[in-house]
Amino acid sequence: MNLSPLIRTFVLHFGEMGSRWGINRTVGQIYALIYLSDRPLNAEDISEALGFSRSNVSMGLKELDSWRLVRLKHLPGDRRDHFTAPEEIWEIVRNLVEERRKREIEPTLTMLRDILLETAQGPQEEHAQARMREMHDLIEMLTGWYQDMQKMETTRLIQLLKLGSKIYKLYEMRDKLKLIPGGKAKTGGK
Amino acid sequence: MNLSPLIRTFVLHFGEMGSRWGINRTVGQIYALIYLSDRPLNAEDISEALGFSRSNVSMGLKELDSWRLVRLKHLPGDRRDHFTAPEEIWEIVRNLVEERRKREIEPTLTMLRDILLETAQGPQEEHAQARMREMHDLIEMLTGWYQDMQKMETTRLIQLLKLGSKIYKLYEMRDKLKLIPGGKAKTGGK
DNA sequence: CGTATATTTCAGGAAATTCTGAAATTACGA
DNA sequence: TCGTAATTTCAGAATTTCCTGAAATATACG
Repeated sequence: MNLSPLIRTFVLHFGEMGSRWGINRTVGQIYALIYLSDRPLNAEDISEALGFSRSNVSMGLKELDSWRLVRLKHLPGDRRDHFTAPEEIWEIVRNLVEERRKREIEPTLTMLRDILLETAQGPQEEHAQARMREMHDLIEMLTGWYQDMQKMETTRLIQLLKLGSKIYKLYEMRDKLKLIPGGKAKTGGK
Repeated sequence: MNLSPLIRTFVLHFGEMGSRWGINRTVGQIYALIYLSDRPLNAEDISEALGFSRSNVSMGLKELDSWRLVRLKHLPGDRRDHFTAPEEIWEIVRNLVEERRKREIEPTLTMLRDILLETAQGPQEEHAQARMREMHDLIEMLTGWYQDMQKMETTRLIQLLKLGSKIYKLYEMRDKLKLIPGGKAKTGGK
């Protein structure tokens, strides 16, 4: 791996982290390299820089593409595929979270809903179902919130994030003021 | 695996999901079983219910304990260790996120900070460093927000989540009203 | 078309991880 | 302190995942 120490450290760390998040080391490293690069990279570049076989890089890129983490680009006068990561880091976050939601959260919700339709046989199953309902409702609340946030402009999102829990002070005002421009905010049940 | 179909489905799904999140299948299943159970389980119960070796269960429980996902309990007149999952699902979420932060996010921030102290050699490294700074700042913003939320009472947290992006309407009022009970909310750069 | 170049597929080997059973250790009560 | 039951450790087997090179396929250009 013939990279400057700075870049190498990041790439290796990212590979390590990837494997803790269910992404394999190679794919993590490929992504890290593309993310840092100041120009689009082709498979040959990557294969050479990281010392992986050309076919491994190909599979890795395919996976990254399926996660919408890289973007295919064609340079004029060069017929090889070149890859970049989105410029805007928030776009990366949004894509990543969205893909995970689709692949992991949604199937889980479906499974939970299906089970909750069944009739419990005895007290054991009743308890189990109650626990599953808790989990279902929690996930639904979190994804509902997330999807609401996903709709917002990035700049607004950032403002809210920076405000943090101070937002709660504003929320407390609501009852005192009894007026919200644009409509009433529901606080009751889901 | 001698479990009712309801429970079995959940346990298997959870094992599968676990492995996509860097937790191994066995550990995921053990956790799922404990989570659903209406009574504390000992290692023997688990080993029998899931068909894993006793030692495998022991290792799994140890890992779950290190994640603070299970709680050791002693039943009177029984010297075996019994395990439960926290009653309150929000406690589970909080523990899990907190552990991941400590194990994965903090080391990443440290690595990024270290690299950002180095002096870039040439334009390639400059670009790479700029990218790393973006990532560093993003992660810091998100964890800052998260830690702020972590401090809040669960009931308040839920209220905020349910409000979703409607909170933004309240935020917009701020400027119009020019008063926030309890202090001024900072909006400027971090 | 034909050719050269780029990409993908995939079977099988390599590597990493998970799991087990036996042995060691620990914990507790008598 | 001893005996028993529970738990943990750990070397190696089993399994899974990953990676490679060779072959097949695709693509652009003349």
